[in-house]
Amino acid sequence: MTVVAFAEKNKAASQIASILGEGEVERITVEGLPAYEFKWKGEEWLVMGLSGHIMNYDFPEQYNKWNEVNPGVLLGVDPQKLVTRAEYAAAVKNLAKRANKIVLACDYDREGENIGFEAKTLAEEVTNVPVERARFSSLSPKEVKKAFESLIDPDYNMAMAAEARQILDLKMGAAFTRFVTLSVRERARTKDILSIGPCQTPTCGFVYEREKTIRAFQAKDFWKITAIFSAESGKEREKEGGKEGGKEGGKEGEIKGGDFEGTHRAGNIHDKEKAAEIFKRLKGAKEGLIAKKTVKETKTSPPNPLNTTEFLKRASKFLGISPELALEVAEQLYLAGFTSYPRTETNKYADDFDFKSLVFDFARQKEYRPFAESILIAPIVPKNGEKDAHDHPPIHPIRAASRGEVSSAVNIPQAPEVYDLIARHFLANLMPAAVFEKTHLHLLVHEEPFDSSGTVLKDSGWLEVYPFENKKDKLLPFVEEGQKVGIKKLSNTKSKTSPPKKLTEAELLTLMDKNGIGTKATAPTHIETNKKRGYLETKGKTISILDTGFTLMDGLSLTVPILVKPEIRAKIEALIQEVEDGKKEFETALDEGTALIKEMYAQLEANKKELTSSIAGTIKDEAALEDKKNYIGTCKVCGHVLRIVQTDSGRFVGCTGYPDCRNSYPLPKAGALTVLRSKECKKEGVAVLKVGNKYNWAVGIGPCFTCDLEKECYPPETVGSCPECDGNMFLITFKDTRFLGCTKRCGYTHSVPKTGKLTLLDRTCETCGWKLFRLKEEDDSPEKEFCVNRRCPEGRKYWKKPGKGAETRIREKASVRRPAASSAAKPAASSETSSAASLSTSLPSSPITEKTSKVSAAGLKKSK
DNA sequence: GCAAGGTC
Repeated sequence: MTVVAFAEKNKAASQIASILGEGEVERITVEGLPAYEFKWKGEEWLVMGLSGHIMNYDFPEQYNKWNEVNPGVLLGVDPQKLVTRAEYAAAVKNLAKRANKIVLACDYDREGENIGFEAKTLAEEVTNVPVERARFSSLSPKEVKKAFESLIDPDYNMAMAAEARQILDLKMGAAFTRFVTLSVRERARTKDILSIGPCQTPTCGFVYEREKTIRAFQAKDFWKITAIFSAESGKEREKEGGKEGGKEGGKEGEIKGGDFEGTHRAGNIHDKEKAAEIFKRLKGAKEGLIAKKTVKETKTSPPNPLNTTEFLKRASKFLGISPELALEVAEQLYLAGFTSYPRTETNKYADDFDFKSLVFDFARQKEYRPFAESILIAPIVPKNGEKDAHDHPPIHPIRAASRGEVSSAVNIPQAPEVYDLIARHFLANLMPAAVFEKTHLHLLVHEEPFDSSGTVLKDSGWLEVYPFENKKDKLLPFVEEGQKVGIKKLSNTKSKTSPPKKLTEAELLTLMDKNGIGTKATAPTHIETNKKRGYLETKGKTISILDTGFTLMDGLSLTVPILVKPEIRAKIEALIQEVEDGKKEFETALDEGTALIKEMYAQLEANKKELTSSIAGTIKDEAALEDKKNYIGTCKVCGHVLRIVQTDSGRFVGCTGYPDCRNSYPLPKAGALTVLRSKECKKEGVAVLKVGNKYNWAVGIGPCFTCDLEKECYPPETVGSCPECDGNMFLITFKDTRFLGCTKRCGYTHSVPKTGKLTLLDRTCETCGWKLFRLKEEDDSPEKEFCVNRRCPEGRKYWKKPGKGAETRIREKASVRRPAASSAAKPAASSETSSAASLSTSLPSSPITEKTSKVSAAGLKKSK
């Protein structure tokens, strides 16, 4: 007689084998996978571990062409269950052929039952031997032996409940995801998938709801009346000072016990007049009376043992580690033998848990020794929670280890701190409660009631080993009932109510857990899915919703509100629970579930336009925002994004809200465009662009040099006053020439050296008052500093001075461009050309290049 | 290419 058993995973299989085989186990290989052979109660046993689910549902091939199948059609199609891990399927069949009996020995939960049925289905393709079930809730020898001694029938209903979930999740996810994705793509170009699912969507919904309340929040003013009391007797204080507004009255050195703060019992007063009235009554008060003093001792118990959710929350809250990473680290710590299995719902230690030897182990580890020793001096009583899901023990350390040991064994930087959290949490579970003494004082000031309270930690208990919770003491000085205390300061402070805070990952996990979204192991995945889709993002410990996520949730909550709320999951869960309980046929549940999904789908379809246009708008906006090169700004008409649009016929500034919004602005036809982020147009231009290297263009206005405000937007660094009008001369630099122009555009221009690095100096010419220039040629000739003003005797010296420098270079440059003119070239700048005309008439295709180059060419000719 | 659930 040969019995073949299938466990959920290899680790469990080897554990079962070593328990039942009592050490006499042979590890064999079946289709390349490990299995275990041993004798038990006179029978041959073969145990193999699966790898969780080895099959998965999918739609038949012909339905997987997104563009050929209407997504709604999927709701009427039965998905097929296919093998996803072929090697496991082969091994199952291989072993089944040798079996006289098959035992399903997967985890004791719905998915475990279903995984067992996957093996059963495959086995039944090759054999018809009986299939039984071994049910154990932990891998302890006691439990495992008991389970294999008392085999029961596999639970068909339980397995089919999981089956129904799989089918309904897939139908809904696939149909909705394809529908939204494809509809949005009709309106916006995107490769992104906009997914929707019964877990991911409500998860995003929690963040959305919080964001909505934050956005809707309106701050309100409130007033708070506080007093700073001094435990010194009021009578003894010097009479001066100590009135409202609070000068320091008492003699600091003599005060016994010190100061403490009290708050008027009215708390946050929203009525300004009322606050002022109370404050008026307090006027002149110099002392308060301790009318009543109560002292209470309170105990704070250690936290419950860690189950997965609690662990993930604490890793996020205390260590700032994301749930996804925390689970990964815990998995690795588990595989390296430092901690127990990280996926558990149980927060209660088993009755026979061996605390003593584990704590002894910790007593040998320096960092934990004092805590372990304090635990060992008394009988160990663990703090326990109420959840016993019969799956795995709470997450706890398997052995004591130092940080160094952990970090050398597990190659994740966060591993030591995660281990430390688990170890400390475990020790905290075994330590006494922390004891606080809470004092409350009731004071009277001019008959007005004030409260003050403080806490003193009397016995730190478990807090000793648990530095993550920071319980700060607020100490009160020692006072007695009937005693009078001085008043150092009275204030009536105005504050504003603050908006709710963004959700933290820990809070989100709590919400998911409470609402039954996901399982212990999948909650981090759902958060991750939302991040991957661009719906959510985390910054440190807080989680916020991105525009795409917000618009999608907004659209969904208007069309299919239930989808954004946890109810959707709850409805499906209720259905499949009925299947598990045998109250509903599998087929009936499927039909009802599908009907529910169809109804939602119809609502989605009916509101397709409303739903998708806003999402498409957001997607376009985000893409436009990302495209920094073309991003212009926000459309004043509709609030969407303005960006440079390039078409076959030309280019312009357009709105992503098109066609609903037709706001647009023309652009010059030629020249490379650069959006200048740091400059703004003072004449209502939407943004300022640099065209080529030549001139600026204000979107909505036109070229800046035709604008009378240019000198205001781009106040040019002026050289000196214009000799023709009351304007100022400033340097105008084009790609191939430069000269001085007048800010008043009177038409007067003045030449400057055409080559070399020209710098305007702060120093001025003593004769004419123009600023001096410094010229650094590209060759090795020395720098020159000079006045450029031809109408100044100083300046004329420069222009008259013959030499190489600028002139030579002009010649060289000219020879490239105009060989004929090169031989006799004189400085191009020798004439006072009037080039203002070229500035104002060259639009919009920017023939400026041509005109200005003509200017220099003309200069060369003229000088010939 | 879609979901959620196992596990690695």
